[in-house]
Amino acid sequence: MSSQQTMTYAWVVARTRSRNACKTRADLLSAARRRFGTEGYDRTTIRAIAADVGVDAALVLRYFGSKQELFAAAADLNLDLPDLTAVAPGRLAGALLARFFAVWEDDETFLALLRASMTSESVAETLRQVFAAQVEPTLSAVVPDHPRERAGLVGAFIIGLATTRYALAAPGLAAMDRDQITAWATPVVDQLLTGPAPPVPDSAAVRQLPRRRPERQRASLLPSVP
Amino acid sequence: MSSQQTMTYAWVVARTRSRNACKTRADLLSAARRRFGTEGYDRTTIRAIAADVGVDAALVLRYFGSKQELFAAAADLNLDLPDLTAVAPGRLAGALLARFFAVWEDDETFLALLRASMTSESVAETLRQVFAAQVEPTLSAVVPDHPRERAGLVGAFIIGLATTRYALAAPGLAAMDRDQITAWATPVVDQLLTGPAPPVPDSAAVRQLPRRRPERQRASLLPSVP
DNA sequence: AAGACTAGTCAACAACCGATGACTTAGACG
DNA sequence: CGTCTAAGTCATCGGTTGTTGACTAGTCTT
Repeated sequence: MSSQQTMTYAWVVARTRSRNACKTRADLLSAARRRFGTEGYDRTTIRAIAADVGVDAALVLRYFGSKQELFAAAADLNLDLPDLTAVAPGRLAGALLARFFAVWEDDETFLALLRASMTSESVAETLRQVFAAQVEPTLSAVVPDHPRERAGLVGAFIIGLATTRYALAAPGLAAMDRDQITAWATPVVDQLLTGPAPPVPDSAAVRQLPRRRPERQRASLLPSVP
Repeated sequence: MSSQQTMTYAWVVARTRSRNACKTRADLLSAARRRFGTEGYDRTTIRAIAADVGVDAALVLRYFGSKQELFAAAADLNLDLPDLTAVAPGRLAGALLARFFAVWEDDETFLALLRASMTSESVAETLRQVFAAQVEPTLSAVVPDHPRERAGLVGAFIIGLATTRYALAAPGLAAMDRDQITAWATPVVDQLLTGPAPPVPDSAAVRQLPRRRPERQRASLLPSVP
């Protein structure tokens, strides 16, 4: 793969700033974020991260203890959302989206967390805590009612944008630039934050009437030729 | 893990419907969907799938050739979206959301595809083709303008709902039921589908004037392919 | 009932990965 | 210059996984 590049890089660096533990540690964290962000948790190997920086794999474990601890150190996410109570009501969505674009594109911390959360329950829990500790309070402060529902929907939309654009690289979203996406997403976020709540019963009162039919048995009993 | 349970299951079944290749194959596909959908591609092992059904791991490879081919067979997704041109304009979002909820909850095909697409470029390509072949045409047929943008945004919202509710199990979305989520999501989808397009320049014509800051040379990787 | 076909099993290989502990060497200090 | 500490390396282990080929045993046909 890129063994030659890695070797050269390691050689140059080795002569340039050899034996600098602090820098090496920071480089390892950066390389780990890049690997975890692009390949996910399982496909990322300690050996690959070490090779990116040009050190031995054993050193990585010596610094961070284990792969999980390395990931926890690399995926420590701080959204640093603005205080929306100090923002003009008409610019709520714009401020939010601008901050999220920065989080997404500054480094690969968010992407690493997002990718890993799809296959690891513990990482998913980490992401849920990020949401509960940073997103929910920020949004609840500027919302007229139903804070849990509104925050959840806005969070889903934000996660959807990130997933579709950065992880999935779907052509629709990947082809648009920041300003276009912001323009389209702003009214959506505005509506979810401050628009009227939908006329829906919160309990199971009306959930009885138009129940759908069996929805066709998708048991897939017809395999193709073996 | 559940070796005893599995053994018992295999024993009972072995006496009940032994040597039924068609049924065994279907069971393997079902177990594969469940495993891939809950644990992702990498954490799912051939041995675990085989143990779920109660057969030897070698048989799985004998039927499907390789792990990748097994996944391809298990994650063959057909959204079966309704023809929206035959739906009353006021019920577009409702019809769409109802169908997507069915896709999400009927079986784990979609979840398997979604989880695996986060860490596999080839699976991501598969999901992009599903979108391009099934979602985009369906939405473009009922949209007044900007079909690519509107379809992309609706797709992002849909993916966000699925990710947040089923893969991430975020408390906000997981606590709401189908009808509540549908009620909140309907105006959003309606607005994205048929609402007014935002006043934004489509090309690089006006993108010059209010140029932001130097953008922090963190070139990053937007749509990259490893 | 005998053979043939095929569903299913068994054992093992080769590769890879995370982790461990002993070893080596660079560089600061006296 | 010698030494000591920390940075970094090396060899290796134990475990897992995908994959393979040879083998066993039901079931159907004639």
